[in-house]
Amino acid sequence: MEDYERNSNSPTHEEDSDVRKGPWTEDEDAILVNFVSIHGDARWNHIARSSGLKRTGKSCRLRWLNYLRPDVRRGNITLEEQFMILKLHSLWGNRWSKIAQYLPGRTDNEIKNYWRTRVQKQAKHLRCDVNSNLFKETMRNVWMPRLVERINAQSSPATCEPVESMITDPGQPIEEPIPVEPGFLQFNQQFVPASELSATSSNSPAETLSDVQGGVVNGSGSDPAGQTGFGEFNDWGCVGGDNIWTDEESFWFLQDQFCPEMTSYSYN
DNA sequence: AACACGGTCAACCGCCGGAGC
DNA sequence: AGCTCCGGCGGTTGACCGTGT
Repeated sequence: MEDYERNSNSPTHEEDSDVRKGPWTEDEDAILVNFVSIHGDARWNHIARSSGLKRTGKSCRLRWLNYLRPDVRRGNITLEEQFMILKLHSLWGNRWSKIAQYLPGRTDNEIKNYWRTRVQKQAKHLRCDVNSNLFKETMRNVWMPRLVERINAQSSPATCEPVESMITDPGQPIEEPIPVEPGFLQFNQQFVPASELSATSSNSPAETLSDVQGGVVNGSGSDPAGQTGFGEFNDWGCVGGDNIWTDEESFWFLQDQFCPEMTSYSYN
C-alpha cells in the first residue's frame, strides 16, 4: 500500500514518518497488550504516546478491540450468530457496534465484514438491492426460517430452545429493550404464513423498521402471496418483475450460496 | 507452473457527538 | 456559546489467500 511504503520506508515526510501505519508487528502487539494490561483500555491517545508505539490512539484502540482483546472470538460465524445478525440488522440497519453488543466476542468490524461479503453478495446474485423489499422478504421469509430450522435441528428435539431466547443472552447486559418485530417471533418452531405475518406486522413493524432504515422496508405490498415457510413459497419476482425464481431454483440457490454446509435437507 | 479472479479480513479514513475548558 | 480534543462509528480500501483455468 502506498501509505505503508511511504511511512515505513521513506521518511521524506517527517510528520508521516512519526506515525506507523499498516499491519501490526508481534512486537507492537506485545507492547500494546502489556500497556493495556497495566493502564486499562481507555485514553488511547495517552496509551499511544506513553507506550512508545508510533501509532495513533485510534489505531491502538482498533487493534485492541478487533484483535488483541482477550475475549475476542475468531473463526466461523455460527448459525445462531448468522440468525442474530440478520435479525438485528433487520431491526437496526447498519448499526454494527450495536449489533455486536449482542454477539459476545464478535467485533463490529467482523459483523460488518460478514454482512458485506456474505449477505450483500446474495443480494447481488439476486440482482436486487440489499435494501429492496424482495431482499428483505427473502431474508425474513426464507433465510431466517431456514436458519431457525437448522439451529433447532442441531439441538435435541426434546430440548429445543426457542431461538428468540438467543436474543437475550443472560450473560450479556441488555441496556435497552430490543424492538421486536412481531412477525419474526413467530418463526420459532413453526412457520407462519407470510400473509399472516404481513397482517400482524403491517403496523408496528414498519414503524420500527422505518425508524432505523428510513422506511425502506415499509410499503411491502409485495409480500409473496401464500408463503408458508421454506419450500412452499411461490414465484419470486424482483423489483420490476424481470427475474422470476421458481421454488426449486430458489432452494438450490439459497442452499449453495447461503448455507453451503447444508447437506441433509431435501426439497419437497 | 503461472496467471486471473473472487473472497476474506485487518486497517485506515472521515465524520460525528460528547466532554472539558 | 464556541473551541478543541478524543473516542466511537460506519464506510472503504487493499493485501493476502484459496481456487479455478
